[in-house]
Amino acid sequence: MIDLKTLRDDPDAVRRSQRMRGEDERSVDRLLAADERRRSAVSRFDTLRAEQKQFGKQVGKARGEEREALLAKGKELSAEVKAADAEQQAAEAELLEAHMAVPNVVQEGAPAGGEDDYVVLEHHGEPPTFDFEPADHLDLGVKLGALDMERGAKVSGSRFYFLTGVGAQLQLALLNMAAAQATAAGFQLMIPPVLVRPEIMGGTGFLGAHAAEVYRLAEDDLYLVGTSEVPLAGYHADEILDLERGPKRYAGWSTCFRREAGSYGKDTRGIIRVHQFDKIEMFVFCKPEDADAEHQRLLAWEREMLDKIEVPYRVIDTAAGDLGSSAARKFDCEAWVPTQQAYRELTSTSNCTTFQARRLGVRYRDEQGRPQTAATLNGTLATTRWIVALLENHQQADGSVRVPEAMRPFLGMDVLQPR
RNA sequence: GGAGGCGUGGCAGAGCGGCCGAAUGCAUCCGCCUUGAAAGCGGAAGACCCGCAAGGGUCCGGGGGUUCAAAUCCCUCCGCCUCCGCCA
Repeated sequence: MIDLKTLRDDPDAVRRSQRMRGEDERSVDRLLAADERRRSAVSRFDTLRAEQKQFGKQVGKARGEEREALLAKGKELSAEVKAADAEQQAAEAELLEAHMAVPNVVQEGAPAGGEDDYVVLEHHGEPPTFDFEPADHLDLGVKLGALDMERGAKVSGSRFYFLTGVGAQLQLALLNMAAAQATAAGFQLMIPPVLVRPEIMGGTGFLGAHAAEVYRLAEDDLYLVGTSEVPLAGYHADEILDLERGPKRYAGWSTCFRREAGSYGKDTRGIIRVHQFDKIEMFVFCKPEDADAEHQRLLAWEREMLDKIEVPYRVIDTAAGDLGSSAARKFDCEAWVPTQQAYRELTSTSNCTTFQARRLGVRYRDEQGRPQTAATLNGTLATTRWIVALLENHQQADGSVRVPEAMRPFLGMDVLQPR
């Protein structure tokens, strides 16, 4: 939810943001109107209720006939208060709905437009050249005995897979390397629940436009998380944090579940786009004024990880329309995938400013000791998908795959050999 | 799955349907005392909303109800605890 005070002060800034996202500006005016309506409903109720409270005290003292008369009048007042209360609640519900409909205000500097309007900030490393026909990650994975898609489909359906033997070891090595880096950088490692309540899923913004992406267990009214961002964001819900000693940084290790509705036919081969994968996600709570600098730090940590697996990548500044409702700015790192002759997303870091924290009730105390809404940020440190870039970029003519230097201590192998 | 109990401020813990935003203790903060500290003494201190302010209102797990009036009575949901059963 955006800050209503800044909305009142500068509604045009929010309208501008909506234009950059390619979204309806009228939802801004609806929100302003709903805010106005609620405020007048609140003061009407407050006035009436004050009257009723005063009146109630008189009834308590009165005796006999006087008391009877007062009781009758009290009934009338009671009805009025009840009506005002109902009006206030209706106004509040309307406000909430209008509030939820407005996405975060896009940060200054982010490119306007949709999915294809990103700006490439930087290229890092050169795409490898092969003196043989490079195999794709699935062929490589099968030959290495690392990956079994067929049995994944047999057991669970399309977009499911088994990581087998060295494949499982590879994923563990990757995630362990990420966990080690995060821990060394001062993050607290977390293994969170992957089933969450509706209010947590909603509070993190995943039940809006992305609702169709989320698995729901109807029987228990729980949701399977698509990223540990969800439980980590919810971790401090309704708390007032002490951020005096700096940001609270968490690294969540979890399995992630995504329905991939509406992506039929896209990336059907291999493990690029799957219903279930593992990920280490950085998640930060900090003061709003520190959020930009923290965002740059998260990006730097992501790049440090990418350097460790020695793949070429580029960094893009995601366009406003592709940010998702919670983010004000988002940077993706995309690794080169040789057989696709394309860059594919391996990491994504978002600055959600106070948008997500406001909904979740995560606050901190400022210098004056006043509670203020915190800022939240997130970023990827490693996922199952990284295996794609790793296998393809480091493959050799005989079908073996060179293990990047930094990963060797975690994997205990220098090269993966076909079976 | 069955039976029972509990849910109050940072924590602990009181609270006859009106005088309760709520006793008390601990912790916190500010004074005094002290060379400094501890102890002791005095004081301050919740969150949210409306309002320029003065001020007003809401909040005793969530929601609903009874009543002129609810932390206090009723219903319901959620959470926690204990016992029994069942099973990783």
